Amino acid sequence: MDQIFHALSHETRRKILDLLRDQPGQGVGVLARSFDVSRIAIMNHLAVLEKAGLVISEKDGRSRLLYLNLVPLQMIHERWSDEYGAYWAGRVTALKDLAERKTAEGGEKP
Amino acid sequence: MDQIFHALSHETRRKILDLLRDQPGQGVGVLARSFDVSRIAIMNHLAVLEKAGLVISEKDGRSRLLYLNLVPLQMIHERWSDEYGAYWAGRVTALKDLAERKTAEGGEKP
DNA sequence: TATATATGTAATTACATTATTACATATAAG
DNA sequence: CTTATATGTAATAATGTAATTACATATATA
Repeated sequence: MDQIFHALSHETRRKILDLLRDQPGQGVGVLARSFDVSRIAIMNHLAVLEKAGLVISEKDGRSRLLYLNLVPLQMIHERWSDEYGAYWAGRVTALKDLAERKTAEGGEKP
Repeated sequence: MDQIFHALSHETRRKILDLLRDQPGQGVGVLARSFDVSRIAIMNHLAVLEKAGLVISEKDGRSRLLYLNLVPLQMIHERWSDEYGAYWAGRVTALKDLAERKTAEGGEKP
């Protein structure tokens, strides 16, 4: 769980997931050319994503083909539906009040 | 986005969200007693959660009352439904094959 | 007012993350 | 076989995280 959220907490890694969704089976080098950091940096990000199970790779000759794996995201998505779904319907209005009071702060001490 | 996922990437912070869901309006000290790290550590975690918008707080006398705010989670939940919903239905079977091949690895070089 | 309670701030420390450059290995093509 | 291509590994530096202890501020209550 830590690993999944940590993997998602970096813009570059989320962009990698997007690119692999749109064009599955890219190699490491090709993918890296979509960014302006080094290939090694991208490889480190890929290692983080693979440990989190969000990316799967397959060796093909001298290339390593990369694929997005959405199963961990599905898991979280479903879990949130279960754990917070009811709560979202009910509680949110009460909290919205507080949130709005907070947002409106900044001109109330005359 | 980075902030939200980073906030969620620590077990202690996820547990704080759970506790605030189950018992909203707790003060910092009371909350901290549910953990075996220092109150200061919990305050740091709370700062991370507040920056991410996942926790809202309200001063009440000498206490600071804490509330869970699920709006950021809802946002992500809905965004995933939009961006990956169709993909989940279609692509997953193809990727499951690769994932299963990967999982089955570890006894195939005789 | 004095005191206990609740929260906030500062300084410090250990460790993790993110990126870099330089070098090493593996494979395809000429 | 030699060369170019694709990926992998090592060492290193800058920055960020997570935790601690010690001290400071604010507020309720005896």
